[in-house]
Amino acid sequence: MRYQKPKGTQDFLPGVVEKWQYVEKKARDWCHRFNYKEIRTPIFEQTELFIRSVGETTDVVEKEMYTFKDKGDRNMTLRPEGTAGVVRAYIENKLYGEPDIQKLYYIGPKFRYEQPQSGRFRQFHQFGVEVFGSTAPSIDAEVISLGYSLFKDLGLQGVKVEINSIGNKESRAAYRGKLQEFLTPVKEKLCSDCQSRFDRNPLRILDCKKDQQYFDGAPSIIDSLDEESIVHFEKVQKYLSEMDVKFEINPKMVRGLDYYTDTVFEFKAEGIGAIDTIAAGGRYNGLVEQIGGQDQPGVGFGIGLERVLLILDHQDIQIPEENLLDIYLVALGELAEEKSVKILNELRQAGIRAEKDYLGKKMKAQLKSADRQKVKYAAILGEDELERGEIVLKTLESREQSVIPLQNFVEEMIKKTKGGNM
RNA sequence: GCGGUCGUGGCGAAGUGGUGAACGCACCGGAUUGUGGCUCCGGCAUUCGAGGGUUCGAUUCCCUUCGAUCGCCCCA
Repeated sequence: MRYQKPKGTQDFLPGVVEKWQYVEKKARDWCHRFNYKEIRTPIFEQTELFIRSVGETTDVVEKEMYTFKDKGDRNMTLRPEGTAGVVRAYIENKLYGEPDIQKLYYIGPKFRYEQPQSGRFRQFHQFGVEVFGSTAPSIDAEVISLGYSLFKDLGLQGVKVEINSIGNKESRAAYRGKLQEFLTPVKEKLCSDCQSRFDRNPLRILDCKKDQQYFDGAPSIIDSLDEESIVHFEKVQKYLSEMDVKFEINPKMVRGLDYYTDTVFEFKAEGIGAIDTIAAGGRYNGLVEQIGGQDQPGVGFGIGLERVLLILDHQDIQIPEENLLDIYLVALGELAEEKSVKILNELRQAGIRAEKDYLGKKMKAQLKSADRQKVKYAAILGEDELERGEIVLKTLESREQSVIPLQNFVEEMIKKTKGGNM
């Protein structure tokens, strides 16, 4: 085997690609119901964009980016997440000048240089939404409910929504200080991971699986929120309840990207391995300005499609399978073969999905091939039929067959296929 | 970046320091000079992820490397 796909990437072959199309279609349908419009942005951007938005000291930026110099010596990076590029496009195309708020969605590949494991790849795919221009809590709730609706529609069982509010930059910095103060007496007892987190990312310590016994009485981030954030968070909860979105508040939840403010949330599913977050997002009120636009609030999420597909398989959820072929043309002999090219084209032009043999197989093998492709009809055209100006139409399942005048054949097939399964 | 397990035909899967690498499925052909799903018969890996080493000889032992898989960190 000479070449193999790059580590952590996947080939999506016929047979599984249909599942992707199914999920993507559902995602699009829900977006359109919620009045979200698709946006497509480049797969790579200036490296600086990600550093500025995602955060200089985040793991994503520090060690997971696919960064390269192009031939013009520009520093570029394959996008590791979706928000930065959309925000950039929002600013560059002056979408803030539109009279209404911007409700956008995207579907596409993302890249992170990480060690692959269950549900994690170097090239992975996300469906996500971003909303610009409103601080209304109803938008936070709408975004969450959009994701919730999609997961329910896909039939996923046991998906949990966890929400939290991390306030604005100031209250978060204050909380960080309070937390470090609280943890200082027990710092030496914490596990090595937590000790290294102490300065880098103390908020995450509370999430540690080993050190929970030291956290009794720890300050909660909720208590550090200012009045505005509290009201916002409460309204988000109220709206979620009114929309029947089942959620839990997880005051320990911290997100890995620096740009979040106020509402953050995750969708989790059990039983798909160590990595159980299938979607995550939140509000990012300072980000647009930080990247050089005018001050506009934003909120959005990203759904990890590999992980959704993983659950679909795990929960044995079947996607509806549709027949992709209407008729298989069996041609026997040189003349019939020549005629079949013309007929095949006529069928296809008439909107009928038609196929023939290209390997010079015998009739038996051609029928076998037709059978394998789960096609409903086979039409047999041999030298005899050709001479008589006829063609044999066979229904594969019932094995019944009838003789049809060749000149009526296409018309007959239009009747049969359009009437039957459209 | 670190750790566990693994790497034999299209797929699944045995196996051994030494003449032709089981078996099952799939596929191809024949039995059936023009009718598929059953049955029977036949065919289908000059090769055991790649590179190097030990050896008279390695798919089997050793090293390196690449990849898969699961986990840690982190994350969708």
